[in-house]
Amino acid sequence: MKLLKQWWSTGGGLLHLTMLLSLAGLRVDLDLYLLPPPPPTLLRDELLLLGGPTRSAYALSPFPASGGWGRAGRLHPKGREPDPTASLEGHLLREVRALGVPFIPHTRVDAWLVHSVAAGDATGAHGLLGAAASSGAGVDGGSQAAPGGGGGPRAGRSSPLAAEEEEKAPAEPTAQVPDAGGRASQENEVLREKCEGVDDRSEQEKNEERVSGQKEKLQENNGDGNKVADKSEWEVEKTTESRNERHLNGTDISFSLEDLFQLLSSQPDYSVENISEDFPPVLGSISDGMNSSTYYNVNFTQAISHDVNLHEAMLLYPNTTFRRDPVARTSQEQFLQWNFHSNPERTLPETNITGFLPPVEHLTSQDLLYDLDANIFDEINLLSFVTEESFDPMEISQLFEEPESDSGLSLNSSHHSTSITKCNSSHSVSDEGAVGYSNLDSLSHHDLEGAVGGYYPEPSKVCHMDQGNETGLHGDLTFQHILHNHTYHTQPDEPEPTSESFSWPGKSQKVYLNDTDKSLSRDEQRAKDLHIPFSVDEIVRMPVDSFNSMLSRYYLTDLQVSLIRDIRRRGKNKVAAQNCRKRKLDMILNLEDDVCNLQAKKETLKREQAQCNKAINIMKQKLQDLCHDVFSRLKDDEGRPVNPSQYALECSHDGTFLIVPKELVTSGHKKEGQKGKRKGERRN
DNA sequence: AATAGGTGTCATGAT
DNA sequence: AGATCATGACACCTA
Repeated sequence: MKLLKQWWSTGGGLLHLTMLLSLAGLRVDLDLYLLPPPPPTLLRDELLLLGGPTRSAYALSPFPASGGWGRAGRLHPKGREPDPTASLEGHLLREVRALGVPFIPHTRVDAWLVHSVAAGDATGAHGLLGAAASSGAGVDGGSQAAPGGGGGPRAGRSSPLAAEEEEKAPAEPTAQVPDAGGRASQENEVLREKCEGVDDRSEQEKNEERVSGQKEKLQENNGDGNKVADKSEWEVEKTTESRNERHLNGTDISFSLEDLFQLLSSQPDYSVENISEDFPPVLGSISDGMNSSTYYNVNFTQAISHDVNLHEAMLLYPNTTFRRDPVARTSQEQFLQWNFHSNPERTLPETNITGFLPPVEHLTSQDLLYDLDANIFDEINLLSFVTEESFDPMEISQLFEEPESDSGLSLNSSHHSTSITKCNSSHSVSDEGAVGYSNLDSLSHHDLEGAVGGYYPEPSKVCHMDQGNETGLHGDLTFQHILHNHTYHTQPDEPEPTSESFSWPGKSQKVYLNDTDKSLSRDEQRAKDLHIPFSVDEIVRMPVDSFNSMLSRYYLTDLQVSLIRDIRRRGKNKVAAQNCRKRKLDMILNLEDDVCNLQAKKETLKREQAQCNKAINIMKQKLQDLCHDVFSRLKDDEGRPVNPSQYALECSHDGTFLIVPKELVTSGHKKEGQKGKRKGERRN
């Protein structure tokens, strides 16, 4: 993904990228990657058209028609036995064609197979490589036979022959080869046959012949399984070179999911755990092999692994939005609706297929941060299934069967994916009630940690953006869509309100537009009526970047956008008003406390003042007594007692006492010194 | 019925 | 420029 992003941003050349990715054994929808970045609102739709519905969309779409979230449960409809002839690609092609939307879903398959190759070992991943090459020749042979307009959308290169082949593909006998590691060689042979052979036979005949050939060669390989490991690297290189040659020669290579499922079904002990365990060393050999055959020093593994998610990541966003004009829906919208109304049971194959992604170790924390958007979160989320769920090829094949429906729209939505159940249960995602931020806090974070087994960089609080989380905003709502509980869509039968029918209650408070749910606030009720795919709490607390991104990504009507903005404004103002009142109360309380404190201080000061006055009075009284005593003992020059009424005692600065006539005492301090001198003389 | 307190909302200015 | 915050004012609800 990084590689592609860089390529994208730098406007990398078509040929360059073509060569690079083809060397990596990856057939890429170049016209998808090299198209100018589509507008956000169209991105999902365009990608849907370009790459078809993705498993992620199935897995995580909360679209109500399929029962919303929590689609846990059986992997296939009750009572239905798996149809080994069913294939995802063929099924998708059928459905898409029924909708008139061209569709070639092979990019993901390629990537998947490359991963399987990378994980190849005695457990049978070699066979996947062979299958990849084999089916790729088949599919793309058709594409080459009927090329679309150059540079156009991938849909233009859709191959009817390939689709026919997918539909008519016979059932692959399951699981006769405990160790099918040697199938790569035979698959490559089939590939060569397909590439070189004249395509003058019916697709049915070719498939039968291929299957029979595979059987024979698989039986042959049973005898010398020990040679498998020795041959693996060579085969990988050989296949890679073969691909390179073909690609450079203009022969595109792709393959079908059907082959994969057939091969998977033939290996009962083929599990994700085996893949994960055996991945790193073989991966290294693959990379080495690829690097040895080219001077493009690129981390193919990473590029490929991210490539897988480019489609599904873009399609992750829960399409819970609506048609602006139900009558004037475009084919894209129809496709979109089909996609999200599809059977939720397809979530498991998505999950498990994603399990073929390289282990998380190949994603550094930096990478995760770099791509910490919904795409990665989805991948992370799905990766959790890899580590938790064992891979059952039969389940995969079962998941794609749809014996009773051609459109895929009639499947029972109550059947849920076990993987999703596990995921959701671990995240406490409830099926009822809007998930507020409190929930998101817990489950988003929890989910991420659990999903990546600790490789996910610790996000700051995801939802309390106002607490500075937004670094983690990637945490941002971008991955909220994975975990959203879009309660508003739990009632798909509810009539969609029109701008005419929707009445605004004015300023009335707590006016419930719908008597059916008194617990909803006005905005919640409005949001529900307008099918806003977010909870009010989410809308309000969502950081502005995520909010704007959401508005651009979702296909929202003007009325919905207006309502969402009003909800956000009112919600924030409500919080602000609450805070303001709280602050005001706090201020009042603080002021009251201040008043109490000041009053107490005043009383204290009053008491101190009274004590001081009392002390002063005591001192005055003592002074008077002292004066009286002194004067009673003093006599003038004539021996007469000094009249205390005419004289007064004064204490000088040096501590001496002076007998001063009272008229002099009142004369002022300016003459004090002179008085003192005279009194001193008098004393002397 | 009147009233006080609580709450949501709007308008407006500040950041 | 737009988003957000703070706050006064108003209306409504409830006890």
